Amino acid sequence: MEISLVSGNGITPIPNSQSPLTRSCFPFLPFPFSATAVRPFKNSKFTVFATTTVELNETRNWQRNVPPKSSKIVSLRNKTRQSAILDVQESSDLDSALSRSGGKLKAQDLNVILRHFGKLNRWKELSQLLVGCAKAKDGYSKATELVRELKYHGLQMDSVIYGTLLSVCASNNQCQEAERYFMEMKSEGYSPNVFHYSSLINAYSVDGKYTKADELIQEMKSGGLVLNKVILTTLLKVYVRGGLFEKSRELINKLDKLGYAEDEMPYCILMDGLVKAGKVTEAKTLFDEMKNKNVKTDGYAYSIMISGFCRGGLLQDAKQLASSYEAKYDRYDIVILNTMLCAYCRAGEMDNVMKMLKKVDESAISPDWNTFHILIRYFCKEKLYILAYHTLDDMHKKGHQPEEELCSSLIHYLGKTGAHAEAFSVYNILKYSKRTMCNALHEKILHILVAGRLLKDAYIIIKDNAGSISQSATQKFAVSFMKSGNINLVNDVIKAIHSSGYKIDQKLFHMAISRYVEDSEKKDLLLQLLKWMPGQGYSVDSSTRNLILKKSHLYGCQIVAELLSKQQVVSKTKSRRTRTK
DNA sequence: CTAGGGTTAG
Repeated sequence: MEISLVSGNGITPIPNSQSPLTRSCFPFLPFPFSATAVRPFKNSKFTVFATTTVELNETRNWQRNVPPKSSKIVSLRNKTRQSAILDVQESSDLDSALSRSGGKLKAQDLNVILRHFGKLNRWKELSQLLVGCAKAKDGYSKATELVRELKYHGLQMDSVIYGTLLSVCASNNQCQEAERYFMEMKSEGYSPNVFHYSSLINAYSVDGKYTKADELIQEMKSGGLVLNKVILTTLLKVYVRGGLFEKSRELINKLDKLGYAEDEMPYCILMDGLVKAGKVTEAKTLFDEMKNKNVKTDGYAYSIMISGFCRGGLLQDAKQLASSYEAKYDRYDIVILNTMLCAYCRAGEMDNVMKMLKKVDESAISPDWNTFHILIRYFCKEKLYILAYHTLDDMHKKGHQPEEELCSSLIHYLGKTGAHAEAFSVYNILKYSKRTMCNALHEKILHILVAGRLLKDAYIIIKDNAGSISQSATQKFAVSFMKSGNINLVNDVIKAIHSSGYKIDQKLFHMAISRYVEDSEKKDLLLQLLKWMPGQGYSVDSSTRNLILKKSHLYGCQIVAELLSKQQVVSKTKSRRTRTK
């Protein structure tokens, strides 16, 4: 199997290809992992991808250097407010930030801050979903805290602040809180407008609370408010989530009559609901109807149907629809591609998996986070662990952060199959992607490194993660290191495991000292160790002592005798202490 | 200055 490795800068020139600039999205791929027609990579026709890492970096730099909008016209006073906004937004201690800067803020600034926290939360939630970590303070609670502080500092809530707050609640699944603010707002004498209603209805959509949503609609009607496109579309979402498909259908007809259904969105909402409820046929009927009406579509409707077919095991239908999408739009969509790729992976159709990868290379799509994840999972399933590793490495170099769970299972398999260095590399990818790592993983990689005789790396793991490694794993590592680790590091290792709280036993000292006496050049290291021991309450036992005495002419009898007598004092004090206990 | 909207996979 031939594997082309990714070079350090993330750009991989293809050997022997027509143009030196061309490169594949999957530089590590192909070597024939399928017995079929896939030729080795260097002769492959895989063309390249438009976006190189360099270009990406340039884009990022460019984005960083974009000057702030209309900075010239920001007055001095506005600048004060701007910096006050930033101060509050970026503070970890809201209370002190508000005492500092709160006085300079106006009502609209508070809205800016609220929105900021709202968005922050969305982002954090998303990353949490990926990361699987639940520790981050969310924007919702920040927003709530802010409101509390504002009230404390004597600021009046207004209709717009309530509007923002309701939308933050709604987009953070805080339905009850949204209700509470809605009531509070009313009790303060503000009458809710269409914005407030739409946020609250949106909050109800999460759990499909259609009864409550209907009540709000009635309330709006009796209050003389117009049911606009946003309100009705949000209501549709409530019905769909609530499983009221008949009612949803009627609502779409109503939207259509009002001219609110000229794009695919409402159809997508219902189709998605139908597909998720297992009603693929009904969804397809709606899809066809939508197409017959010449409703504008950007491809979402296709995505929903294709994934629906895949989920229902109707791979042929999915494939057909995917090709008709491709034919109609003359392009390919990353979501559709991932969906099909995933379906082929699940079905174990390796040839089709390869075809999809070729498609990625031939079209202008970049593989995304999902593409990599799907592939890595699939390669793991097929026990192609090294290939999975190269895919993960490439994913990392392209700036995607792989999931911890995926990494840890890959580490496990790589370790099991003897790919110790690769396992360590995955561990490092995870470690340096700035996220929290499960503590058990340190011990896991330690075992793998010891098994692979990568003892120097193992030593670093011990040193960096003393707190999360068990005594038995430390023992196993220490024995291995004393046996065959770098002799110049033996004392360092002993000190490191000692300061991690591990009690070093005679067996280890014996092993270490045996190695020193075998090599007369390591005399200084031996003396250093003997000097260190009594200060930590350690002493050598008689057999080790004899070992040293046999060679003491090499070290200078005087020094050795002195050191050993100091140790005897330690050992006597210790045994006396033990006896009195 | 405040509102809604879809797809992968987990």
